[in-house]
Amino acid sequence: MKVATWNVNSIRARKERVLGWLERAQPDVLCLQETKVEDAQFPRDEFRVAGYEVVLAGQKSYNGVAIAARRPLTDVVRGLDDGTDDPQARLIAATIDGVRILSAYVPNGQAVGSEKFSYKLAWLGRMRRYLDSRCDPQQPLVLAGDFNVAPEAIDVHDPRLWRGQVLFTVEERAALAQLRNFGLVDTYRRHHTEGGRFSWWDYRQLAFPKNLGVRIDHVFATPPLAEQSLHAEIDREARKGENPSDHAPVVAEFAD
DNA sequence: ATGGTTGCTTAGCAA
Repeated sequence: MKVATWNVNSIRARKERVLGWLERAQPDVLCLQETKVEDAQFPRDEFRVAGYEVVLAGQKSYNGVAIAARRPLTDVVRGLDDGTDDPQARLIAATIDGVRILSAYVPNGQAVGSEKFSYKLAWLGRMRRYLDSRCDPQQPLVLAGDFNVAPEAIDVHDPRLWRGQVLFTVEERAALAQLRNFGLVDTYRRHHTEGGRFSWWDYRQLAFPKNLGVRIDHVFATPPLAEQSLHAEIDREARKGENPSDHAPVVAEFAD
């Protein structure tokens, strides 16, 4: 099973590019983030023609997550569903071929010390409790998405510059580590030890051609599935050319 | 130096 995650920064702005990428990359599952559209406006039919069914948790203008898959999606659960009154569409889960798949869009956090930053840290805690209460680390599960956290110094282009900045603070990395303590393996790191491999580059200041990026999009898997991972890659090519998302897709393949 | 780019929605916010 080939599982991909991609923050597309609006599915309507990125539709042709995403469909073209599906055609070339042929993943079995694509977790999408920042679709920025209500479910009724999602281009569901075009995905179907391309061979993918979709399940959606969208909202107007902001956020929005989805899972596209070539095989049936069952047991769909939307949101963290933890009793808080939270309208932000940031999580969707479904089971595909016996694997629980979660597509997550972790809050950006905006600025250290801001309300949005507190919300981000709290959201990561809520995500951990979600896993504890609904999921089993001994079962095959993928948690993929835009986590808006670079785990290590080698995951930012300049650790000195990024020190204390949003996406790389000690607090955010600790919250992500706590989430991963549920029992999640970083499939990309399982296959790559080198630094300087990024999944997001700012649109501004020629950040992409200069490779001034950060690795914040991840495909995490529980140990029984991670042991089956054959390779994991960041598709840097998909960030090139006209009208790209500011994120590149991350892909992991697991033995069946 | 607080810049710069993109998307949604239409001037200002979010990323």
